[in-house]
Amino acid sequence: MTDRILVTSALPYINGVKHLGNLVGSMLPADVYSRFERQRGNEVLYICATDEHGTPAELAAREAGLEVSEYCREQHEIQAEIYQRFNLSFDYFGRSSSSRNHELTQHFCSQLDKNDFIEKRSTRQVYSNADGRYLPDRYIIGTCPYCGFEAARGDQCENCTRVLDPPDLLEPRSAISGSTDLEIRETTHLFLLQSKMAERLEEWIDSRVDWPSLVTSIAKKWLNEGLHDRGITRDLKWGVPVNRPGFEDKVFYVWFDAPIEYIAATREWADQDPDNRDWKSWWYEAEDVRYVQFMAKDNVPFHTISFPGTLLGSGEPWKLVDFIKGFNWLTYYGGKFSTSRRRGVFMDTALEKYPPDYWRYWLMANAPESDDSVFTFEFFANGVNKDLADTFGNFVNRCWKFAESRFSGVVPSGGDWGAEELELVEKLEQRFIRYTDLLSEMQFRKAVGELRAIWVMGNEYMTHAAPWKVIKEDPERAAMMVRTGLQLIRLFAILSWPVIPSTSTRVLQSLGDGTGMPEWPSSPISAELEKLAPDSELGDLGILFQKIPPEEVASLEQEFGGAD
RNA sequence: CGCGGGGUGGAGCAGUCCGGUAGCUCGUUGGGCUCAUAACCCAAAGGUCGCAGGUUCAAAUCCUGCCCCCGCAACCA
Repeated sequence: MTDRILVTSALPYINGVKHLGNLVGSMLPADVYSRFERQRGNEVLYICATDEHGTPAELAAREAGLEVSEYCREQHEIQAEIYQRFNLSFDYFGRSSSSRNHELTQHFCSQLDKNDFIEKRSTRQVYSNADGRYLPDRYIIGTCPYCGFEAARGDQCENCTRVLDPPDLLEPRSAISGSTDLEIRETTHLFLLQSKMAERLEEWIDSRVDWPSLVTSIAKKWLNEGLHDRGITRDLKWGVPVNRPGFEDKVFYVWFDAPIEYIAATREWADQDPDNRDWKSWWYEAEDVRYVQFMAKDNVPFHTISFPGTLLGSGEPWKLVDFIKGFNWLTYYGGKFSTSRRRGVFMDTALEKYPPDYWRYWLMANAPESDDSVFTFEFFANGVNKDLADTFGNFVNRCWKFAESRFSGVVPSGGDWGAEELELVEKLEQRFIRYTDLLSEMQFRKAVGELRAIWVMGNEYMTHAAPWKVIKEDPERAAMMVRTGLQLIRLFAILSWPVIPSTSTRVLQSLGDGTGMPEWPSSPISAELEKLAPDSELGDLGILFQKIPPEEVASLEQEFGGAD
């Protein structure tokens, strides 16, 4: 029986190449999970897209001297290419600016309106004459009336943490141009009446008993504080147009249309092959689908409150999320990764330094699941060196080299399992079951720890079996031991595939085991240790992972400015 | 009393919901092995579980108070 599993990861914002913190909090774990479930034979649809609307995109485009549409098109290409190089296995990577998203966003607004969840309200917004645009609260800077801090933002004073309204600021100015030529204008917007949905949302959240506490506590907090009605349109040019008279110069608020792109992107995916792909079966009356979302904690409110509110309020049977996997922050030397200040390691430069598997492995082994976790080059190098190079890489290498020098580069034949092998199989079985469980529970840190423990079993076995000694008196038994080692390598590669797919594929190819996705093993695991045919030839493999020496760590810290 | 998360051997973490010999990885020390990327395997040392009270036969775990660190989570995304 195969399950249908819909996977989405939070949409990366269009504004520039993402850093390792963005990667580990959403796309990478979603990819590891998707790969694992596909290996198990389940039907997985992993959808992601760039989130392209909003003021920051417009400003970034202006800085780049491009039309917003052109800027987004370029940036989308850049991001898509990097994700491909990181081996993120999206079934479709869309764009929130797509025509499908325009249609759907407008559709949801109409449905919500039909069900009396939309209201027109007049609000007062700050308009900057010099910039020729309305300014969001945080783009207005001035002196805090409470503490005198001179660079307080319109939404909150960073110095005294007091929540502000733009009119509170003394000597307000535009954060974009610095201009003080500001005026307050009356403008009309559509509001989503979330207050009317609170009860229904709370009921729904309460029914999600198996969610991580990080996720439910954030959702509960918002509900407890009372849901506010929220403006879902903005005075901007770039975005999904609002399909109603009097709103010709307005677009939907980026946070309203972005999650709808999950559905729209699925539709775009189906558009590519309409005869064989049915987008609706994943989203509409889709009781047989299990829907899992991946995101960092800042995204949780929008996925537990706003987006479900949109879906429920439509009155139509749209698929709601079944499980949300939330992540804390990955910090860079204890501080924040920052896109605007270019602080930290970004995905493009990461790939210039090391292959994707180095990053994938370390990030998953240290995923910020229960708490924020810290990235430093020293930690990174240590994980790569000890786990990938010394434990896994070296195990592969020692078996391979021995087979080459003493068994002429083939899988040795002859000999039968003894007590040592039976004991190995029994322990392996336990770890395999636990590893499988941890992956299906999305406990990535622990799962990778278990994977590592499985690799260690290979070295343990080899050291105790010691075929280099046994070969002197009993060549048949030594042959069996080396063959067992090679069988372990094959199994390890299959189990490692969700986390380090390139290395895994490279190993399997050298064993003549094809190029596709390796099927997940089933119990009993002993059968997996007889898959390699005796006398089959071993390909060239070489060293799997290069170690990162201490001098290199020092120069990376210098180059990237670790300590500052 | 803004809110959330966290404080466990030198470092990074698990264990806390459902009290009962404090567990893992790295690092350190000693031993083994020499097939292997000076790699691997085995063993040892190292902790009054942020502080102070309380409940209990028994508290890292439950209750009360306090201290410290990180983040900001609705009109930024």
